[in-house]
Amino acid sequence: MTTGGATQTRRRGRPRSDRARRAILKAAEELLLAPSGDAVSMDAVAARAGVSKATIYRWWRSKETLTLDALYDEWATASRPRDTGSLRGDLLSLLRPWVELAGRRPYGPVIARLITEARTDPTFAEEYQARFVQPRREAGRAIFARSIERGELPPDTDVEVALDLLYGPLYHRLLHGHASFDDRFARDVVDTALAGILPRRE
Amino acid sequence: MTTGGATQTRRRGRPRSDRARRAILKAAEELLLAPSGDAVSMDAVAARAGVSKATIYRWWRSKETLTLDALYDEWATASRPRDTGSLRGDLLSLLRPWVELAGRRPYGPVIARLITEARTDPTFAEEYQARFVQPRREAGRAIFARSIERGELPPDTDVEVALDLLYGPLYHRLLHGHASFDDRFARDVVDTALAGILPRRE
Amino acid sequence: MTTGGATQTRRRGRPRSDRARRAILKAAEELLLAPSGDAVSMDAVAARAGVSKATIYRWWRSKETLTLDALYDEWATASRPRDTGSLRGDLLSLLRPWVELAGRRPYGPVIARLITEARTDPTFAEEYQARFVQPRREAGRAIFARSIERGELPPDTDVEVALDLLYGPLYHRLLHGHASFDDRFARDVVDTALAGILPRRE
Amino acid sequence: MTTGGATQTRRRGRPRSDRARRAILKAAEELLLAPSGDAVSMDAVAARAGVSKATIYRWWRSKETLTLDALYDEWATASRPRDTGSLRGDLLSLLRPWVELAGRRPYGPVIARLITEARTDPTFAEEYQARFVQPRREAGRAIFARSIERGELPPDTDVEVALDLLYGPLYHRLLHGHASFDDRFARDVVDTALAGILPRRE
DNA sequence: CGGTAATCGAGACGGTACGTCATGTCTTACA
DNA sequence: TGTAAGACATGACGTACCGTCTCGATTACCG
Repeated sequence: MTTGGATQTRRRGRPRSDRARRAILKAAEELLLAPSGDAVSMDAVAARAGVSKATIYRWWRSKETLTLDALYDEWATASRPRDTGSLRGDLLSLLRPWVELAGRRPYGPVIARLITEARTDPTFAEEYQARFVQPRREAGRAIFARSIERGELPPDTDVEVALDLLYGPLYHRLLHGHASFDDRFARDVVDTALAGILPRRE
Repeated sequence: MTTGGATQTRRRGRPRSDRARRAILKAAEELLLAPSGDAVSMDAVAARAGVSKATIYRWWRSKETLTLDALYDEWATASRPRDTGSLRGDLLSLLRPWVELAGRRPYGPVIARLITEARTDPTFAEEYQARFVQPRREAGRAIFARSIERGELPPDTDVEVALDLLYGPLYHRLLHGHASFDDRFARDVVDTALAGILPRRE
Repeated sequence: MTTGGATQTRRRGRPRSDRARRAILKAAEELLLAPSGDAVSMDAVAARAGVSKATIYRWWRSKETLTLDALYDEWATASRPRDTGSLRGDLLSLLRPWVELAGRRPYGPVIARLITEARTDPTFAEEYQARFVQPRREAGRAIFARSIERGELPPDTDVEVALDLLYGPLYHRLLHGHASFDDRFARDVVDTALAGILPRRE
Repeated sequence: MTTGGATQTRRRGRPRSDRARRAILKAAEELLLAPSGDAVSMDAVAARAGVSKATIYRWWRSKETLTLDALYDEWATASRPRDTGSLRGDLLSLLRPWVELAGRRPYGPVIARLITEARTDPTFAEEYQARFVQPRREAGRAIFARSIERGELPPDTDVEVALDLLYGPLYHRLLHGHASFDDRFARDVVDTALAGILPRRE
């Protein structure tokens, strides 16, 4: 992991400056989401953080890895989904906070950049998946598993397709920006995906 | 328009070299989809096309605009959807050729790059939408309109959400590459979106 | 010669447009001596003359050749030296009009450019010499020859050195611009150089 | 100053690579005086020096400024004039080494290029004057001052004109190349000019 | 308390691509 | 055939980032 976690055995030498680490992440995040929208440059991040480029590259392999961390700082706070007892409730508790978070600021371009890089560099792709995609997808899988256990869904439900039917539309609007990306849309997606577009025959 | 359309009244000077235009588009397309995946460089396109950079910049404002045209050359051939008489049939005839085309080569990274640029440069966003997104979306709208006319769907159906429920999952896999992007998935998406994830009560 | 002289035998086809020729020379001359001082570009000359670049290149091999002609248009008017009966008078009648002409406008940079080109391209060097240097030098030689014939100067006078002693200082100030380039300087040069060239009376 | 002088107080960051600096100057000088005579290109200098273009532009504002330094590297070695006790001796000790140096290689076109640039860009003109013109001219002024002090020359001698009478012919041949530029010519110029400058014995 | 070692700031470096510009050639349609 | 329009290949320009590097200065620990 880039950011480093527990300080395993206490290393020799000067310890890492946490002030620098935080300044870098803050600067990166501010530049990423700047209204101007122009791409972040490492020189700019270094300058704004009052830090040397070498320090950044000591802890982050690339601009994209830094972007990942800068974003993750905020996104990790997305609330964990609750067990509401129903599939619909669980999914709403999974997706609505995520949509609220993703819509709060212009994340679209940033995510697009991350995806671009992920499709170019397989190593980065792994990090991206591990941090941004799989955790939420795994949470979704757990929800569907509970629903199947409850007998709400048949055991042969194709969960992967179901997840794409939920996350796909959300990412679609987040990235393309062709229509509103809000709580209402999140609810519409959940409801329509669960019930289907065609009306039920009574 | 960059590609130029009908030759209105025959201009005065030396006419545009169609040989150069085709060579540029071909070179761009080949480099875009090169297995190496490294980004296209304008110098590389110029060199491969046996053309000067100035000539490229005379006709395309930016690398992304060129990318758009290069891709469009292939994608414009995607077959028009047929009127099959049923919503499901129409949608399948809309989406399956598109999936077949998009999956034939590694378009994911390319599309990701276009989206990134679109979210950065509003002028480019318009071109991208007009060429790649709206035409297919419009075709989808026509399909839903026919279906409503036939009484298959209620008139208050939210078509925009429905379209996102169809295109969203497809783009999701195309861009993220987390699962297979194929004809089977296209059919699953259509069927599940139309019928819903939850089982019908009989 | 580039400009062409008498139309020998009446050529076939459309005759050369004299209007275009004059417009080109005028445009070139105006741009060359523009206060901005930025270099002339052939596109700019063509645009200002309302002429196509091809037309320029049909009649002038290069930008420098055109510059030569554009300048020559003005400089050819420099009055012929008169036979005043004395070496000093002859030289003053040779150099003072030339200095007056060369100082009237910012010719320094232009001449510098011509010299640069002449030292690079031997073909151009010949044209430059033939048009700008040798005629005046030849006039100088004639003056010295008359002076020797009159017995004013000994027959073994090194005329080439003498000419450089006269033209050298003038070109020096014209090109370097480190001190005033005016009629007074011309007279000073003639008087001082002459004092050294003329034999001492014993 | 671009070349840098004494290392004042030891700067913070990575120190300038002297290896790169020398390689750049050497490459520039080699290309400037290449027999081919084709103009130097910054790309060529960078390639030959094994250096990036950015590094060149970090230290030199323009191609001409670099040329100045590259040339100066060699020309700064021109011997200081000695006090020989006579005006003639002093001037010969000033001019002959300069002529020897300037004639050793094809400097004509290079100097012409510098002059052209100096007459276009006033900022560069100052640098050019300060480095190439004024030092030698100042040395000349000192020589004349000593001569006046000795009573060899009258106090109202126009030193500036005298200097132009000496340097003018030399530059004239150096730039125009119309006649031999050698030690003999230097002596001829000094002798002829001096005869005009020195007062007549009555 | 002095040595060892990893960190930090500053910033220069080689490299790659950018998008622009000027040169001189060329290919049309029109005169 | 000459000309206006203007596209073309060539190649240099100067700039912007990238990620690496080399300094001197700092800050811990460990002996």
